[in-house]
Amino acid sequence: MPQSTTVLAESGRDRILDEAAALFLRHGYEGTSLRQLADTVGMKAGSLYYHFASKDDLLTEILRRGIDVMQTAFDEAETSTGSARPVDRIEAHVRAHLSALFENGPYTAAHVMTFRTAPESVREIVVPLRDAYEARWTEMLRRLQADGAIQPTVDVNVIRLVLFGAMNASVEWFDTDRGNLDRFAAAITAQFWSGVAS
Amino acid sequence: MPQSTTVLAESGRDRILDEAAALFLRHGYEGTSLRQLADTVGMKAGSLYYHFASKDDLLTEILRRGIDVMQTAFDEAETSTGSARPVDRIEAHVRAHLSALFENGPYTAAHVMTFRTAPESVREIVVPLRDAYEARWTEMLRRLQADGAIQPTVDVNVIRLVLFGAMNASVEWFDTDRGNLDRFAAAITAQFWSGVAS
DNA sequence: TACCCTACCTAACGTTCGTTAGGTAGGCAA
DNA sequence: TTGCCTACCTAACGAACGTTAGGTAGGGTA
Repeated sequence: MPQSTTVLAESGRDRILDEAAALFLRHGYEGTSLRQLADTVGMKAGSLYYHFASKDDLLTEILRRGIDVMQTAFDEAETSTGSARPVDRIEAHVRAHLSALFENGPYTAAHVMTFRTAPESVREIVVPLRDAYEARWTEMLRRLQADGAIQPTVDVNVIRLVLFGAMNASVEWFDTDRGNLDRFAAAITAQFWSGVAS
Repeated sequence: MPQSTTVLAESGRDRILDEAAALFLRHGYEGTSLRQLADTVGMKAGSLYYHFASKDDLLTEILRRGIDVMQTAFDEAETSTGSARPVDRIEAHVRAHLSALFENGPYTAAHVMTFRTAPESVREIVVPLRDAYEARWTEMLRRLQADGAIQPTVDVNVIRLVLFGAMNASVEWFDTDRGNLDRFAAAITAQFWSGVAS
């Protein structure tokens, strides 16, 4: 059994990815140096190259994992609320996206915050994966609109992007130690579905 | 009259700030080098120090201008719709914030996109200015809630942050060449005020 | 016991970074 | 005409950057 390689918590490659995602989230990709990352995980900068071919490669894997986490969360919300009321389906998916952002490691949060300024060569690789995730949301909303649950006049792509913007930006201010994610998901969904007017 | 100093468009300090804000927006603060900026404005990197004490100083001024633009936009919306219907007041302020983001230079867009990863010493200077702007929104929404126009159950700070997230994130995807800002402001306001449900 | 592979290390490479010191052309004022 | 001020320039500094080559300890396998 592997005893010395994984004594406490994780080590090696996954540990590096975890800390890197957290650092990229806080200081940005270009604002984080490999020596800073190496210090955090307790090794030397050159040693990182045993696990990754380049800094861009490291970022690519983080962005990829961020999408994987979102997709998995979407899967679970889909299977558990496939035939629920429209507003409940939305809430489940909102809750799932927030779970990806806050409850499943720093990958999704790092993704939504660093993707925009990532090097073009990295973005090229990740864009199709992002598109696939966004397409699932668009398709869900499109069907709800076709079924008459969503107003026929609204642009499904616009309301999705507005909703995404609201959820993703919460990484900047929502504190899981002070707020409750279930209640937050309910609040966001209520605002999305019914608005704030009395 | 100053002829040779401002022949075509702007030059000097304002030109530098304009181009820097645009570069920071695209590649991030740490992702933009002073040589890259100097190339863009047609001078040498060292010459930038005639106008700015440091790169951080340049960023500080850009973030400051970003808030100034927002405040000015808020002022105009306030004086022109002080006694209008609640939903129209909101729409005017949404339109004003979008105007700050898209129609008054790159400062506000650069602000909302680079503030999070800015050096701590820079953030410290800018935070009070941000707070002042956000307080005006909070106060406006709080009054609308006190007047019964907004549901008494919602948290005014949460709906403000959700709305801000949605508006600010649009910098990432909204294209002023393809979309109309008036219509976009109306759509965002309708979604905020009444929701998307049929 | 001998060997090998994993997971690092040391030490350095060349490049780029923000920044600075000192120089200079050209317009303006006296 | 002289002198000054503005707005740059050239050239370089030391530090930090991503990256690489070669070495090594230590557990696992034969």
